[in-house]
Amino acid sequence: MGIQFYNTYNRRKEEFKPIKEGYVGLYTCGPTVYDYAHIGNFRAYIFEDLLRRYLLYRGFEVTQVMNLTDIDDKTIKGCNTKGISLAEYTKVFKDAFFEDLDTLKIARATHYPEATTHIKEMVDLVKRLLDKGVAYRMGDSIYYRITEFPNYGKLSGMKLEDLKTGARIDAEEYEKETAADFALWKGWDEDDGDVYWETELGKGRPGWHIECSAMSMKYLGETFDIHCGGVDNMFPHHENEIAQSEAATGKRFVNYWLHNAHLMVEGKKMAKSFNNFYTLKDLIDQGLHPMAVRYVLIATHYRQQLNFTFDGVNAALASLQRLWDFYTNVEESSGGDSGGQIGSITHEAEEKFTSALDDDLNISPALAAVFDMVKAANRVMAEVGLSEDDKKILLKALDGFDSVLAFVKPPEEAKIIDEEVERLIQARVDARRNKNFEEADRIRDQLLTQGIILEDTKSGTKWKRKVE
RNA sequence: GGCGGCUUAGCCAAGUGGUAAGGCGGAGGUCUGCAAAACCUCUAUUCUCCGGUUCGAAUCCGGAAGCCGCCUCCA
Repeated sequence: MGIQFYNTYNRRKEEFKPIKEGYVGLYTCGPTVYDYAHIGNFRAYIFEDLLRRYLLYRGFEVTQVMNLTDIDDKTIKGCNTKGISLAEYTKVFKDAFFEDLDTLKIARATHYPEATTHIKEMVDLVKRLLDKGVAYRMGDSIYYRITEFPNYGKLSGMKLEDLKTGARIDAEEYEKETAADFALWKGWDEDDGDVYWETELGKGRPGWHIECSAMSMKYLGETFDIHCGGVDNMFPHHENEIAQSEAATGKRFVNYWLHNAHLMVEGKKMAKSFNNFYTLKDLIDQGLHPMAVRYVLIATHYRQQLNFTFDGVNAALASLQRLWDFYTNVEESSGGDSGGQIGSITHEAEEKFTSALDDDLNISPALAAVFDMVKAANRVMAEVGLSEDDKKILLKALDGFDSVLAFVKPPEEAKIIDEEVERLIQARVDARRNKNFEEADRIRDQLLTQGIILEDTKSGTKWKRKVE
């Protein structure tokens, strides 16, 4: 059996069949750049990173598109409050976003289209909807008439009649034919200040939903394979994307909809008022290791609500340390021969890893497969050692897992060491040779305070950088 | 009010009808000058609770409690 995904659209797991064999078109809802992204946002991006990396691991070619929403109520309000241009205002958060992606080792998407540079595509799409009669003009704005779309509500399981209660009523609602109709184009008003475009549709700016339809179709075609986002985007955002896209093209918009659950922090909903609202930078500044954050965010299945705790991050770091120690121990091992054991151990791990992730990215059994391999191979190393072939096989398997998880290999900075530290290590080796253990222990303690951990092994003294 | 999800060991987390993966933490042991790493042994007679179906249920059905989410621009 091939890969299966839980498709929100049909509320069940389905075998994944790409439109074009061996190729996947993937659209992932990106950030609104009005503020620094928080760890809840990054849970979504890490899930999407896992998805993309796994598809590559399974041999697919992937085009991933992630939008940058740089025009909406919040960005307009932000730049006008600060009295700077929209571009100046959003640049700060765009730059920070990409820095954060690097920190978490989230691989770059193929395209990061910005809404402000795709106004023409959006205008064209709105015109198509006007031509088809599913959009209507009201004042200077243009709305989508949802009663024209028979499947409206299919994705989110909402019924049109149920949408009335609980909905906030905005002044503009009164202008619309139906309260649930949504804006495709918003006519300029004074609060927008200098933020507007003069287009065939008039002076104003695009509505929020239209950017994802216009930009996904531009880069991926009118029908594409996978669209991801957080559960909160199911309604109304993705519902509206489907309605406007399918009404315009007459074709199915997306084949597989994947939605990730939210996270909580220390058992509570993350909110500024609970004082548990964190950006990635907040956590790194508190000394949390980025890879431990990545581990925590990836280790809970994406459709399961995740409880982010500081204890969890510490536990994750200990798990990572085990993986990293294993990786270097394999690299440095020598002079043995498993007699083929390593081959079957890695083979079994790879099989389990793949069958787990094939099943809707079931991460827990996949991680268990990696740790089972570590344990089994450690045992072989302790008992009979590894041959050069064994090492190659193991390192190849680890690199394969790392291409998906990105935290299996030790961080590069762990390899850098300065001359003074090198001198101290040598001094300690000499002290031990002379049985001067007091001096040896003193040097070891001193290095530990500098974050260097020493291990005396059969093949000599090894060091590693302490992570915390 | 409408709709949906979750509840498994000290913590995190798999398991969706056949008798509880994995990680962290903890205890003991081997190795070591002592450590570290690694290895070995142990760490849930039981899956929020109450009923039911079944030869058999963490898994299916009904009910209760608790937590969480969506219901117009929040991943």
